[in-house]
Amino acid sequence: MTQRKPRATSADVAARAGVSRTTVSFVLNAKADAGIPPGTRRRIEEAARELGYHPHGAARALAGGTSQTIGLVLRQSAEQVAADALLAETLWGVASEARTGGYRVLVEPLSPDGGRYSELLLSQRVDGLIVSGPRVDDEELVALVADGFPIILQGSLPDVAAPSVDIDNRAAARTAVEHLIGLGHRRIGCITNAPLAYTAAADRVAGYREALAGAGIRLDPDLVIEGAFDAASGYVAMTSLLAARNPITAVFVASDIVAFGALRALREGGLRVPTDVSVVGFDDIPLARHFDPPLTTIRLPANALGAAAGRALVDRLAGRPTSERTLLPTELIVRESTAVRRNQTGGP
Amino acid sequence: MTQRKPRATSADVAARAGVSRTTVSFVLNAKADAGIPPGTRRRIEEAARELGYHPHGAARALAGGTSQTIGLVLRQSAEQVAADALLAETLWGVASEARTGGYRVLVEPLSPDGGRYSELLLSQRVDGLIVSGPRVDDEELVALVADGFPIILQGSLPDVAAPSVDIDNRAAARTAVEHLIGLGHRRIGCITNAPLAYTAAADRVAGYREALAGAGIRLDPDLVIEGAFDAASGYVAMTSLLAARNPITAVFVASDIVAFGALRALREGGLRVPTDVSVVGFDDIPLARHFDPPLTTIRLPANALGAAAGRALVDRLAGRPTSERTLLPTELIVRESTAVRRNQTGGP
DNA sequence: GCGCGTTACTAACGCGAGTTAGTTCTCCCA
DNA sequence: TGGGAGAACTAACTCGCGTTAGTAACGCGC
Repeated sequence: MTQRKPRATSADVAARAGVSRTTVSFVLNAKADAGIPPGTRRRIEEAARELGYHPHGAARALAGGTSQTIGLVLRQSAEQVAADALLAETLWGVASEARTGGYRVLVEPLSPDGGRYSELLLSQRVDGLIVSGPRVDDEELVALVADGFPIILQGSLPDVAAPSVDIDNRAAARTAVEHLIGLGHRRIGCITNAPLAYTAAADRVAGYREALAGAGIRLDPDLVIEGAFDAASGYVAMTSLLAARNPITAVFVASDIVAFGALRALREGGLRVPTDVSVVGFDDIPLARHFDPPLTTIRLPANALGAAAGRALVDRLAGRPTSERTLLPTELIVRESTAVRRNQTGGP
Repeated sequence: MTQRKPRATSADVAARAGVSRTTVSFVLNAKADAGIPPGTRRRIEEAARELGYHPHGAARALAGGTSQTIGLVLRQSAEQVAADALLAETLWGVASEARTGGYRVLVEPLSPDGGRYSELLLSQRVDGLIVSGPRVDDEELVALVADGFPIILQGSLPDVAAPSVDIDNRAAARTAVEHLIGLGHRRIGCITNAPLAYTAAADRVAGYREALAGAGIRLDPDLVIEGAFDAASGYVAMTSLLAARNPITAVFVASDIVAFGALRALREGGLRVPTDVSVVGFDDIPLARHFDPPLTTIRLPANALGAAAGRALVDRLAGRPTSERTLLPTELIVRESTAVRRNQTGGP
């Protein structure tokens, strides 16, 4: 194993430049008020370069009282992570925004049941936290927020006094369903993206309901079926929807991945999309445009969501004002999985 | 904003327990050799609990000379990340393995061109690095490895003296193509997962070639087309394959996502899978089993890959021996996109 | 009652920076 | 000739913890 040469410290730089450590610190941290003449400044900078000096992160954190690191807590289960096609993109958004603010990102993946993350904050390893996919029963989170730690929620959680970044799930779902209604559909099913304990899932169903109500369509509870993250659940849900006495002419599936399974069920049931049944998804995963047929869906700005959360936390840490609730815009992407309703053979 | 109460330090714990800081340190770090009687031990533990004491991470890192943090450098571009369905899973594997070793994970996403990451190591913010998706022209990486820093490569890179964790792309590709050959196919196309500058892409093509050679099939260079991460590239590639004078009866597509686009091109070309053309993918993304038809593919153990890299780094940091090159097994998953070759109408 | 070995601790240094409160020059003006 | 004002620094403290070297008290054999 190669032997590494010992790191240079600021004392080494000081010695080489013929000044004191304090002066080195002033120069390298660009303290303007201390009048350092250009000559000295240059000597120090040169010495630092020659020695390959890099300030020791831990020492800095200790002296400065800030780790310049933010934590990203992923509260999803392992299966959800595997299924979540946009998670990496969100991470990217967080990280790039953090970097421009001078922060690094520590990722802490956690199964919903397992493990504490308050340790990160309590041990000062991170200055603040972004919690993605928070659950309502998270007492640890509630306690941390109550203690005044800088925390941003990525996703919605009523009754927790932390700023959150999210999309307006309800409005987005309503838009999706209104699109179907506008095409003449009246009998519209709904397959959720997740169990209704997840606020995002509940909100999307609420949006579905609102759209129906707005159009004067009576809600048939039998047409709302729970999906659970993956395509298999969509397949099952759609199969059961198709078994209903009074067939649907359209479905709103609150997740592209789940919709993918639903599409398969339709195909196997001999139904064509969109000729027989229109389908709207949610998320606009990269593959959605390549589905058969290309999926009409709601675009979820994953990268922007991460970036917004990152920015909010950085702002908060800098003492800048932060809005309590940021809702990012979504967009209906109309592709080829939705069409005007045809006259049904056995319709009412 | 809520005011946080000041953190308790080990001195506070010592004062409350009526002992010195040293004793506190001994007790909380479970130094066995220092004979601390159970009574004192209990008193200290109690004091720590009452005060809500958590050791300061930076102070520990400074005193101990180790940050107990590893860095995960993602060398993929933003588009690749969006397309990489397995990245989150890999991250999960790294993180969970790191945690069992007492480490945390700092993620540093980097576009191929942008930004340095050596800073992480030089400033001692991390004890070691896992570099995912390394490129051959990465001088920064070469320099760090030469300096003897603990680095594990996730992916292959010849001529770099760092331990690596990968799958045997070549063997896996060969298995995939041999499966096609075993079904009677002789005219087999190949669509790569990425430009050939990526070693993984080149290796998969090499495996394709080997399989052909092994079966005495002459290689037709026109049948090898470059894909580029996404489904759109697969669509284009397949379209051009279909334009060939002598039609193929099977394709090996070195990425499920790319294969997805290829499937669409086949469908639009009026060809049925697998009746007219057999397709084998690569990666086994979660959606692959739900493709139409369910995709025969090579399973890439994403989580295990991350875990292996994490474990290798932790081992290396602990001074334990590390194998220079870890190749994880892949597996051919036969689904419904491949079938025995039919007699062609215009065949030779 | 002395020496020796445990047992049960503690004083004090070091990690590598940031930062406050000076100190030493030099120069200028009275 | 003295005094005051800047300019250009530096000594020394601090952050919170790990750790080495050392000490005080006690028991025990002779």
